[in-house]
Amino acid sequence: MANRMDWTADTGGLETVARATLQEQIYQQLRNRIMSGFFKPGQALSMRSVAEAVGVSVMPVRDALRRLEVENALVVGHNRALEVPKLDAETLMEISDMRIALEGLAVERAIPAIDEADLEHLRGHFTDMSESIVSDDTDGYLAANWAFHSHIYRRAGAGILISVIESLWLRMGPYFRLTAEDYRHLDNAMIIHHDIVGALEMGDAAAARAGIIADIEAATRDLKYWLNSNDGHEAAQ
Amino acid sequence: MANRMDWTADTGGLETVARATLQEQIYQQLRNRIMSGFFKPGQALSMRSVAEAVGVSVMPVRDALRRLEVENALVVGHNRALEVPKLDAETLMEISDMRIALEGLAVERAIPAIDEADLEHLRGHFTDMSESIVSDDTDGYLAANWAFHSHIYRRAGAGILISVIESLWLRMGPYFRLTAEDYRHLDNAMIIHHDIVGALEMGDAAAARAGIIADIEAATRDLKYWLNSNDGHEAAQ
DNA sequence: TGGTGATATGTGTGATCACACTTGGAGTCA
DNA sequence: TGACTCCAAGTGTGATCACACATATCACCA
Repeated sequence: MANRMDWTADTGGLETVARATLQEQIYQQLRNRIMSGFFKPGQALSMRSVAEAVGVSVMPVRDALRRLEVENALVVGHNRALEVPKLDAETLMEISDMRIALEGLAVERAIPAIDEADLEHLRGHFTDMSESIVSDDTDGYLAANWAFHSHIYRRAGAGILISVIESLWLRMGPYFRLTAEDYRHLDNAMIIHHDIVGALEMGDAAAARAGIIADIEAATRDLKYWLNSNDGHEAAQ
Repeated sequence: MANRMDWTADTGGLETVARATLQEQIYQQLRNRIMSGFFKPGQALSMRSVAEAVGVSVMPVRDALRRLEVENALVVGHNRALEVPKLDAETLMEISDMRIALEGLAVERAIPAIDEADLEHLRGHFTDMSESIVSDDTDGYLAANWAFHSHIYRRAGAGILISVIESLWLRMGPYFRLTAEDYRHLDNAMIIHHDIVGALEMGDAAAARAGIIADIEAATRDLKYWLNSNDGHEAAQ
Protein backbone atom coordinates (compact mmCIF):
# COMPACT_ATOMS: atom_id res chain seq x y z
CA MET A 1 0.00 0.00 0.00
CA ALA A 2 1.20 3.53 -0.74
CA ASN A 3 2.11 4.96 2.63
CA ARG A 4 3.59 8.35 3.31
CA MET A 5 7.16 7.18 3.00
CA ASP A 6 6.64 5.98 -0.53
CA TRP A 7 4.93 9.18 -1.51
CA THR A 8 7.61 11.46 -0.21
CA ALA A 9 10.26 9.31 -1.84
CA ASP A 10 8.68 10.08 -5.20
CA THR A 11 8.98 13.83 -4.75
CA GLY A 12 12.75 14.11 -4.71
CA GLY A 13 12.76 16.73 -7.42
CA LEU A 14 10.51 19.14 -5.57
CA GLU A 15 12.02 22.25 -4.10
CA THR A 16 11.06 23.50 -0.70
CA VAL A 17 8.46 26.21 -1.12
CA ALA A 18 9.40 29.58 0.27
CA ARG A 19 6.90 30.28 3.04
CA ALA A 20 8.30 33.68 3.83
CA THR A 21 6.36 35.80 6.26
CA LEU A 22 5.07 39.16 5.14
CA GLN A 23 7.61 40.81 7.38
CA GLU A 24 10.39 38.84 5.70
CA GLN A 25 9.20 39.71 2.20
CA ILE A 26 8.93 43.40 3.01
CA TYR A 27 12.36 43.34 4.63
CA GLN A 28 13.97 41.72 1.60
CA GLN A 29 12.22 44.09 -0.76
CA LEU A 30 13.32 47.21 1.11
CA ARG A 31 16.79 45.77 1.61
CA ASN A 32 17.31 45.15 -2.08
CA ARG A 33 16.13 48.62 -2.96
CA ILE A 34 18.41 50.24 -0.41
CA MET A 35 21.38 48.13 -1.48
CA SER A 36 20.88 48.99 -5.15
CA GLY A 37 20.45 52.69 -4.47
CA PHE A 38 16.77 52.86 -5.34
CA PHE A 39 16.04 55.21 -2.47
CA LYS A 40 17.72 58.58 -2.26
CA PRO A 41 19.63 59.47 0.93
CA GLY A 42 17.34 61.35 3.24
CA GLN A 43 14.18 59.76 1.87
CA ALA A 44 11.69 59.01 4.65
CA LEU A 45 10.15 55.58 5.06
CA SER A 46 7.33 55.78 7.58
CA MET A 47 5.44 52.73 8.72
CA ARG A 48 2.11 53.86 7.35
CA SER A 49 3.45 54.99 4.00
CA VAL A 50 5.27 51.71 3.41
CA ALA A 51 2.29 49.73 4.68
CA GLU A 52 -0.03 51.47 2.26
CA ALA A 53 2.44 51.07 -0.58
CA VAL A 54 2.69 47.30 -0.17
CA GLY A 55 -0.94 46.83 0.88
CA VAL A 56 -0.58 45.35 4.35
CA SER A 57 -1.06 46.58 7.90
CA VAL A 58 1.67 48.39 9.76
CA MET A 59 2.63 45.31 11.79
CA PRO A 60 4.89 43.48 9.34
CA VAL A 61 6.25 46.80 8.13
CA ARG A 62 7.08 47.69 11.70
CA ASP A 63 9.17 44.55 12.09
CA ALA A 64 10.91 44.99 8.76
CA LEU A 65 11.83 48.61 9.42
CA ARG A 66 13.09 47.81 12.89
CA ARG A 67 15.37 45.16 11.45
CA LEU A 68 16.80 47.66 9.00
CA GLU A 69 17.18 50.21 11.78
CA VAL A 70 19.21 47.78 13.90
CA GLU A 71 21.41 47.09 10.87
CA ASN A 72 22.11 50.82 10.51
CA ALA A 73 20.48 50.69 7.08
CA LEU A 74 17.88 53.20 8.27
CA VAL A 75 18.08 55.91 10.92
CA VAL A 76 15.48 57.95 12.76
CA GLY A 77 14.78 61.22 10.99
CA HIS A 78 13.81 64.63 12.26
CA ASN A 79 10.16 63.77 12.84
CA ARG A 80 10.73 60.27 14.22
CA ALA A 81 10.18 58.65 10.85
CA LEU A 82 12.93 56.31 9.68
CA GLU A 83 14.88 57.50 6.68
CA VAL A 84 17.75 56.46 4.44
CA PRO A 85 20.90 57.79 6.15
CA LYS A 86 23.08 60.38 4.51
CA LEU A 87 26.79 59.78 4.49
CA ASP A 88 29.33 62.27 5.80
CA ALA A 89 33.06 62.02 5.24
CA GLU A 90 33.71 60.85 8.79
CA THR A 91 31.23 57.99 8.64
CA LEU A 92 32.52 57.06 5.21
CA MET A 93 36.03 56.62 6.58
CA GLU A 94 34.74 54.59 9.52
CA ILE A 95 32.86 52.23 7.23
CA SER A 96 35.83 52.03 4.88
CA ASP A 97 38.16 51.07 7.74
CA MET A 98 35.70 48.42 8.90
CA ARG A 99 35.31 47.05 5.37
CA ILE A 100 39.08 46.76 4.97
CA ALA A 101 39.38 44.94 8.29
CA LEU A 102 36.45 42.57 7.78
CA GLU A 103 36.54 41.91 4.05
CA GLY A 104 40.29 41.41 4.28
CA LEU A 105 39.65 38.88 7.00
CA ALA A 106 36.88 37.23 4.99
CA VAL A 107 38.96 36.74 1.87
CA GLU A 108 41.85 35.28 3.88
CA ARG A 109 39.53 32.83 5.58
CA ALA A 110 37.92 31.97 2.25
CA ILE A 111 41.15 31.14 0.39
CA PRO A 112 41.46 27.50 1.55
CA ALA A 113 37.83 26.79 0.66
CA ILE A 114 37.89 28.24 -2.86
CA ASP A 115 37.77 25.50 -5.49
CA GLU A 116 37.54 25.43 -9.27
CA ALA A 117 33.75 25.65 -9.20
CA ASP A 118 33.97 28.83 -7.15
CA LEU A 119 36.49 30.30 -9.57
CA GLU A 120 34.16 29.52 -12.45
CA HIS A 121 31.36 31.37 -10.68
CA LEU A 122 33.63 34.33 -10.03
CA ARG A 123 34.72 34.48 -13.66
CA GLY A 124 31.04 34.49 -14.57
CA HIS A 125 30.33 37.41 -12.26
CA PHE A 126 33.37 39.18 -13.70
CA THR A 127 31.99 38.72 -17.21
CA ASP A 128 28.61 40.03 -16.05
CA MET A 129 30.29 43.15 -14.73
CA SER A 130 32.10 43.72 -18.02
CA GLU A 131 28.98 43.24 -20.08
CA SER A 132 26.98 45.51 -17.82
CA ILE A 133 29.50 48.26 -18.44
CA VAL A 134 29.35 48.02 -22.21
CA SER A 135 25.55 47.83 -22.18
CA ASP A 136 25.34 50.79 -19.80
CA ASP A 137 23.44 48.75 -17.20
CA THR A 138 24.23 50.25 -13.81
CA ASP A 139 21.82 47.97 -11.95
CA GLY A 140 23.38 44.93 -13.54
CA TYR A 141 26.87 46.15 -12.71
CA LEU A 142 26.05 46.72 -9.05
CA ALA A 143 24.33 43.34 -8.75
CA ALA A 144 27.24 41.53 -10.40
CA ASN A 145 29.74 43.37 -8.23
CA TRP A 146 27.92 42.33 -5.07
CA ALA A 147 27.56 38.77 -6.38
CA PHE A 148 31.31 38.65 -7.00
CA HIS A 149 32.27 39.82 -3.52
CA SER A 150 29.60 37.95 -1.59
CA HIS A 151 30.50 34.70 -3.33
CA ILE A 152 34.02 34.99 -1.95
CA TYR A 153 32.92 35.99 1.52
CA ARG A 154 30.41 33.16 1.78
CA ARG A 155 33.32 30.76 1.58
CA ALA A 156 34.78 32.31 4.73
CA GLY A 157 32.70 30.17 7.09
CA ALA A 158 29.68 30.92 9.22
CA GLY A 159 27.25 33.76 9.02
CA ILE A 160 28.16 36.43 11.54
CA LEU A 161 31.03 37.84 9.52
CA ILE A 162 29.12 38.05 6.28
CA SER A 163 26.03 39.49 7.91
CA VAL A 164 28.11 42.36 9.29
CA ILE A 165 29.77 42.88 5.91
CA GLU A 166 26.36 42.97 4.28
CA SER A 167 25.15 45.59 6.70
CA LEU A 168 28.12 47.77 5.78
CA TRP A 169 27.36 47.42 2.07
CA LEU A 170 23.76 48.24 2.92
CA ARG A 171 24.87 51.45 4.51
CA MET A 172 26.91 52.40 1.44
CA GLY A 173 24.29 51.16 -1.03
CA PRO A 174 22.45 54.42 -1.63
CA TYR A 175 25.74 55.96 -2.79
CA PHE A 176 27.26 53.16 -4.85
CA ARG A 177 25.07 53.98 -7.81
CA LEU A 178 26.21 57.57 -7.80
CA THR A 179 29.87 56.74 -8.30
CA ALA A 180 29.25 53.73 -10.50
CA GLU A 181 27.70 56.02 -13.09
CA ASP A 182 31.11 57.54 -13.68
CA TYR A 183 32.71 55.08 -16.03
CA ARG A 184 36.25 56.34 -15.62
CA HIS A 185 36.38 54.49 -12.33
CA LEU A 186 35.04 51.26 -13.67
CA ASP A 187 38.05 50.48 -15.85
CA ASN A 188 40.25 50.52 -12.78
CA ALA A 189 37.72 48.41 -10.88
CA MET A 190 37.80 45.75 -13.59
CA ILE A 191 41.58 45.55 -13.39
CA ILE A 192 41.38 45.11 -9.63
CA HIS A 193 38.76 42.38 -9.88
CA HIS A 194 40.83 40.63 -12.52
CA ASP A 195 43.79 40.66 -10.14
CA ILE A 196 41.63 39.29 -7.33
CA VAL A 197 40.57 36.33 -9.46
CA GLY A 198 44.22 35.75 -10.34
CA ALA A 199 45.24 35.77 -6.69
CA LEU A 200 42.47 33.32 -5.81
CA GLU A 201 43.55 31.01 -8.64
CA MET A 202 47.06 30.99 -7.20
CA GLY A 203 45.80 30.59 -3.64
CA ASP A 204 47.81 33.69 -2.74
CA ALA A 205 46.15 35.00 0.43
CA ALA A 206 48.26 38.15 0.70
CA ALA A 207 47.62 39.16 -2.89
CA ALA A 208 43.91 38.45 -2.60
CA ARG A 209 43.67 40.55 0.53
CA ALA A 210 45.63 43.34 -1.15
CA GLY A 211 43.24 43.23 -4.09
CA ILE A 212 40.16 43.49 -1.91
CA ILE A 213 41.69 46.37 0.02
CA ALA A 214 42.62 48.15 -3.20
CA ASP A 215 39.04 47.81 -4.39
CA ILE A 216 37.64 49.22 -1.16
CA GLU A 217 40.11 52.09 -1.10
CA ALA A 218 39.32 52.99 -4.70
CA ALA A 219 35.58 52.97 -3.98
CA THR A 220 36.13 55.09 -0.87
CA ARG A 221 38.26 57.57 -2.80
CA ASP A 222 35.67 57.93 -5.54
CA LEU A 223 32.87 58.38 -3.05
CA LYS A 224 34.82 60.92 -1.02
CA TYR A 225 35.43 62.88 -4.20
CA TRP A 226 31.73 62.73 -5.00
CA LEU A 227 30.80 63.91 -1.49
CA ASN A 228 33.14 66.90 -1.85
CA SER A 229 31.74 67.74 -5.27
CA ASN A 230 28.14 67.56 -4.08
CA ASP A 231 28.56 69.13 -0.67
CA GLY A 232 25.44 68.71 1.41
CA HIS A 233 23.88 66.73 -1.48
CA GLU A 234 20.35 67.79 -0.62
CA ALA A 235 18.78 64.83 -2.32
CA ALA A 236 15.19 64.10 -1.40
CA GLN A 237 15.24 66.83 1.20
CA MET B 1 11.53 90.59 30.29
CA ALA B 2 12.17 86.92 31.01
CA ASN B 3 11.59 85.21 27.70
CA ARG B 4 12.31 81.60 26.88
CA MET B 5 15.92 82.28 25.93
CA ASP B 6 16.70 83.66 29.37
CA TRP B 7 14.96 80.77 31.05
CA THR B 8 16.79 78.11 29.11
CA ALA B 9 20.05 79.92 29.73
CA ASP B 10 19.48 79.42 33.45
CA THR B 11 19.05 75.67 33.12
CA GLY B 12 22.49 74.78 31.89
CA GLY B 13 22.90 72.21 34.63
CA LEU B 14 19.82 70.21 33.72
CA GLU B 15 20.28 66.85 32.12
CA THR B 16 18.00 65.55 29.41
CA VAL B 17 15.46 63.25 30.96
CA ALA B 18 15.47 59.71 29.68
CA ARG B 19 12.02 58.96 28.34
CA ALA B 20 12.76 55.41 27.36
CA THR B 21 10.01 53.40 25.75
CA LEU B 22 8.97 50.09 27.23
CA GLN B 23 10.58 48.31 24.32
CA GLU B 24 13.83 50.15 24.99
CA GLN B 25 13.80 49.32 28.69
CA ILE B 26 13.12 45.64 28.04
CA TYR B 27 15.83 45.57 25.40
CA GLN B 28 18.40 47.09 27.74
CA GLN B 29 17.40 44.78 30.56
CA LEU B 30 17.70 41.64 28.45
CA ARG B 31 20.88 42.92 26.86
CA ASN B 32 22.57 43.48 30.20
CA ARG B 33 21.58 40.06 31.43
CA ILE B 34 22.85 38.37 28.30
CA MET B 35 26.10 40.32 28.35
CA SER B 36 26.75 39.47 31.99
CA GLY B 37 25.96 35.80 31.50
CA PHE B 38 22.76 35.77 33.52
CA PHE B 39 21.04 33.48 31.03
CA LYS B 40 22.42 30.05 30.32
CA PRO B 41 23.19 29.10 26.71
CA GLY B 42 20.18 27.33 25.24
CA GLN B 43 17.69 29.04 27.53
CA ALA B 44 14.49 29.90 25.69
CA LEU B 45 13.06 33.40 25.76
CA SER B 46 9.60 33.33 24.26
CA MET B 47 7.58 36.48 23.77
CA ARG B 48 4.82 35.48 26.15
CA SER B 49 7.13 34.27 28.91
CA VAL B 50 9.17 37.48 28.87
CA ALA B 51 6.03 39.60 28.61
CA GLU B 52 4.54 37.94 31.66
CA ALA B 53 7.81 38.23 33.57
CA VAL B 54 8.07 41.99 33.07
CA GLY B 55 4.32 42.61 33.25
CA VAL B 56 3.61 44.09 29.83
CA SER B 57 1.97 42.90 26.65
CA VAL B 58 3.87 41.00 24.00
CA MET B 59 4.25 44.04 21.76
CA PRO B 60 7.25 45.78 23.36
CA VAL B 61 8.80 42.38 24.06
CA ARG B 62 8.40 41.48 20.43
CA ASP B 63 10.37 44.55 19.36
CA ALA B 64 13.07 44.00 21.96
CA LEU B 65 13.57 40.35 21.05
CA ARG B 66 13.69 41.14 17.35
CA ARG B 67 16.43 43.67 17.98
CA LEU B 68 18.44 41.09 19.86
CA GLU B 69 17.81 38.56 17.12
CA VAL B 70 19.17 40.91 14.45
CA GLU B 71 22.24 41.48 16.62
CA ASN B 72 22.85 37.73 16.77
CA ALA B 73 22.41 37.90 20.54
CA LEU B 74 19.46 35.49 20.26
CA VAL B 75 18.70 32.82 17.69
CA VAL B 76 15.56 30.91 16.79
CA GLY B 77 15.31 27.64 18.67
CA HIS B 78 13.86 24.29 17.73
CA ASN B 79 10.27 25.27 18.38
CA ARG B 80 10.51 28.76 16.91
CA ALA B 81 11.12 30.37 20.27
CA LEU B 82 14.17 32.59 20.51
CA GLU B 83 16.94 31.30 22.74
CA VAL B 84 20.41 32.21 23.94
CA PRO B 85 22.80 30.77 21.33
CA LYS B 86 25.27 28.07 22.21
CA LEU B 87 28.81 28.50 21.07
CA ASP B 88 30.70 25.91 19.05
CA ALA B 89 34.42 25.99 18.37
CA GLU B 90 33.95 27.16 14.80
CA THR B 91 31.77 30.13 15.71
CA LEU B 92 34.13 30.99 18.54
CA MET B 93 37.03 31.29 16.12
CA GLU B 94 34.96 33.38 13.73
CA ILE B 95 34.02 35.81 16.49
CA SER B 96 37.59 35.86 17.75
CA ASP B 97 38.93 36.74 14.30
CA MET B 98 36.34 39.50 13.97
CA ARG B 99 37.14 40.86 17.42
CA ILE B 100 40.87 41.00 16.60
CA ALA B 101 40.16 42.81 13.35
CA LEU B 102 37.64 45.30 14.74
CA GLU B 103 38.95 45.93 18.25
CA GLY B 104 42.47 46.28 16.83
CA LEU B 105 41.09 48.84 14.43
CA ALA B 106 39.19 50.61 17.20
CA VAL B 107 42.16 51.00 19.50
CA GLU B 108 44.32 52.34 16.66
CA ARG B 109 41.68 54.90 15.77
CA ALA B 110 41.27 55.81 19.43
CA ILE B 111 44.93 56.49 20.18
CA PRO B 112 45.03 60.12 18.95
CA ALA B 113 41.90 60.98 20.95
CA ILE B 114 43.00 59.52 24.27
CA ASP B 115 43.86 62.23 26.78
CA GLU B 116 44.84 62.27 30.44
CA ALA B 117 41.21 62.20 31.59
CA ASP B 118 40.66 59.03 29.60
CA LEU B 119 43.75 57.44 31.11
CA GLU B 120 42.47 58.30 34.57
CA HIS B 121 39.19 56.57 33.79
CA LEU B 122 41.02 53.53 32.47
CA ARG B 123 43.20 53.30 35.58
CA GLY B 124 40.00 53.44 37.61
CA HIS B 125 38.47 50.58 35.67
CA PHE B 126 41.74 48.67 36.07
CA THR B 127 41.55 49.16 39.83
CA ASP B 128 37.94 48.00 39.82
CA MET B 129 39.00 44.82 38.04
CA SER B 130 41.72 44.15 40.61
CA GLU B 131 39.43 44.74 43.55
CA SER B 132 36.73 42.57 42.05
CA ILE B 133 39.20 39.70 41.84
CA VAL B 134 40.27 39.92 45.47
CA SER B 135 36.65 40.29 46.64
CA ASP B 136 35.58 37.36 44.49
CA ASP B 137 33.04 39.49 42.60
CA THR B 138 32.65 37.97 39.15
CA ASP B 139 29.88 40.36 38.16
CA GLY B 140 32.00 43.32 39.14
CA TYR B 141 34.97 41.98 37.23
CA LEU B 142 33.00 41.46 34.04
CA ALA B 143 31.43 44.92 34.29
CA ALA B 144 34.79 46.60 34.92
CA ASN B 145 36.38 44.67 32.07
CA TRP B 146 33.70 45.83 29.65
CA ALA B 147 33.92 49.38 30.99
CA PHE B 148 37.68 49.33 30.37
CA HIS B 149 37.43 48.16 26.78
CA SER B 150 34.36 50.15 25.78
CA HIS B 151 35.90 53.35 27.13
CA ILE B 152 38.78 52.91 24.71
CA TYR B 153 36.57 51.99 21.76
CA ARG B 154 34.24 54.91 22.29
CA ARG B 155 37.16 57.20 21.53
CA ALA B 156 37.46 55.60 18.09
CA GLY B 157 34.83 57.84 16.50
CA ALA B 158 31.26 57.29 15.46
CA GLY B 159 28.93 54.53 16.45
CA ILE B 160 28.87 51.84 13.79
CA LEU B 161 32.17 50.29 14.79
CA ILE B 162 31.39 50.14 18.49
CA SER B 163 27.87 48.84 17.92
CA VAL B 164 29.29 45.88 15.99
CA ILE B 165 31.91 45.26 18.66
CA GLU B 166 29.20 45.32 21.30
CA SER B 167 27.17 42.77 19.39
CA LEU B 168 30.20 40.45 19.34
CA TRP B 169 30.66 40.79 23.09
CA LEU B 170 26.95 40.16 23.44
CA ARG B 171 27.34 36.91 21.58
CA MET B 172 30.21 35.85 23.86
CA GLY B 173 28.57 37.19 27.02
CA PRO B 174 26.87 33.99 28.20
CA TYR B 175 30.30 32.31 28.27
CA PHE B 176 32.52 35.03 29.71
CA ARG B 177 31.35 34.28 33.22
CA LEU B 178 32.27 30.65 32.89
CA THR B 179 35.95 31.29 32.18
CA ALA B 180 36.18 34.32 34.46
CA GLU B 181 35.44 32.09 37.42
CA ASP B 182 38.79 30.41 36.92
CA TYR B 183 41.15 32.81 38.61
CA ARG B 184 44.31 31.38 37.12
CA HIS B 185 43.48 33.24 33.92
CA LEU B 186 42.78 36.53 35.60
CA ASP B 187 46.37 37.16 36.69
CA ASN B 188 47.47 37.03 33.09
CA ALA B 189 44.56 39.26 32.08
CA MET B 190 45.62 41.91 34.60
CA ILE B 191 49.15 41.95 33.20
CA ILE B 192 47.77 42.43 29.70
CA HIS B 193 45.48 45.26 30.75
CA HIS B 194 48.36 46.91 32.59
CA ASP B 195 50.40 46.78 29.39
CA ILE B 196 47.51 48.27 27.40
CA VAL B 197 47.32 51.24 29.74
CA GLY B 198 51.06 51.68 29.41
CA ALA B 199 50.87 51.63 25.62
CA LEU B 200 48.08 54.20 25.65
CA GLU B 201 50.11 56.44 27.96
CA MET B 202 52.97 56.32 25.48
CA GLY B 203 50.65 56.80 22.51
CA ASP B 204 52.14 53.64 21.04
CA ALA B 205 49.50 52.42 18.58
CA ALA B 206 51.29 49.19 17.68
CA ALA B 207 51.78 48.18 21.30
CA ALA B 208 48.19 49.03 22.20
CA ARG B 209 46.90 46.97 19.31
CA ALA B 210 49.16 44.10 20.29
CA GLY B 211 47.84 44.26 23.85
CA ILE B 212 44.21 44.16 22.76
CA ILE B 213 44.93 41.24 20.45
CA ALA B 214 46.76 39.39 23.23
CA ASP B 215 43.75 39.87 25.51
CA ILE B 216 41.35 38.56 22.89
CA GLU B 217 43.55 35.57 22.06
CA ALA B 218 43.88 34.68 25.73
CA ALA B 219 40.13 34.86 26.24
CA THR B 220 39.57 32.75 23.14
CA ARG B 221 42.09 30.16 24.29
CA ASP B 222 40.48 29.89 27.72
CA LEU B 223 37.02 29.58 26.25
CA LYS B 224 38.11 26.99 23.73
CA TYR B 225 39.61 24.97 26.56
CA TRP B 226 36.36 25.27 28.50
CA LEU B 227 34.34 24.16 25.47
CA ASN B 228 36.53 21.07 25.08
CA SER B 229 36.26 20.26 28.79
CA ASN B 230 32.47 20.61 28.81
CA ASP B 231 31.73 19.05 25.44
CA GLY B 232 28.17 19.58 24.44
CA HIS B 233 27.65 21.59 27.65
CA GLU B 234 23.98 20.70 27.89
CA ALA B 235 23.14 23.71 29.98
CA ALA B 236 19.45 24.59 30.22
CA GLN B 237 18.61 21.91 27.73
C1' DT C 1 4.82 93.27 12.74
C1' DG C 2 5.89 89.63 15.74
C1' DG C 3 4.93 86.52 19.14
C1' DT C 4 1.32 83.27 20.92
C1' DG C 5 -1.78 79.54 21.05
C1' DA C 6 -5.06 76.27 19.04
C1' DT C 7 -5.36 72.74 15.82
C1' DA C 8 -4.63 69.37 12.16
C1' DT C 9 -1.57 66.06 10.57
C1' DG C 10 1.76 62.54 10.90
C1' DT C 11 4.66 59.75 13.74
C1' DG C 12 5.90 55.57 16.66
C1' DT C 13 4.14 52.86 20.71
C1' DG C 14 1.51 49.51 22.98
C1' DA C 15 -2.73 46.44 23.96
C1' DT C 16 -5.75 43.03 22.46
C1' DC C 17 -7.49 39.62 19.62
C1' DA C 18 -7.57 35.90 16.06
C1' DC C 19 -4.99 32.80 13.40
C1' DA C 20 -1.62 29.29 11.43
C1' DC C 21 1.80 26.38 12.54
C1' DT C 22 4.77 23.14 15.32
C1' DT C 23 5.56 20.02 18.88
C1' DG C 24 4.74 16.47 22.22
C1' DG C 25 2.12 13.15 24.34
C1' DA C 26 -1.93 10.64 25.40
C1' DG C 27 -5.05 7.58 23.52
C1' DT C 28 -6.46 4.07 20.18
C1' DC C 29 -6.37 0.33 17.12
C1' DA C 30 -4.17 -3.51 14.64
C1' DT D 1 4.01 -4.15 21.39
C1' DG D 2 4.10 -0.92 17.83
C1' DA D 3 2.44 2.54 14.76
C1' DC D 4 -0.88 5.78 13.98
C1' DT D 5 -4.32 9.50 15.04
C1' DC D 6 -5.85 13.16 17.47
C1' DC D 7 -5.73 16.84 20.61
C1' DA D 8 -3.81 20.24 23.77
C1' DA D 9 -0.26 23.52 24.65
C1' DG D 10 2.94 26.76 23.05
C1' DT D 11 4.91 29.47 19.39
C1' DG D 12 5.34 33.66 16.22
C1' DT D 13 2.49 36.44 12.90
C1' DG D 14 -0.58 39.92 11.55
C1' DA D 15 -4.78 43.14 11.96
C1' DT D 16 -7.03 46.66 14.34
C1' DC D 17 -7.60 50.11 17.56
C1' DA D 18 -6.37 53.82 20.93
C1' DC D 19 -2.95 56.78 22.58
C1' DA D 20 1.06 60.11 23.39
C1' DC D 21 4.01 62.97 21.24
C1' DA D 22 6.18 66.14 17.67
C1' DT D 23 5.74 69.27 14.00
C1' DA D 24 3.84 72.65 10.96
C1' DT D 25 0.25 75.72 9.83
C1' DC D 26 -2.68 79.41 10.48
C1' DA D 27 -5.65 82.49 12.91
C1' DC D 28 -5.41 85.71 16.51
C1' DC D 29 -3.97 89.41 19.54
C1' DA D 30 -0.80 92.85 21.56
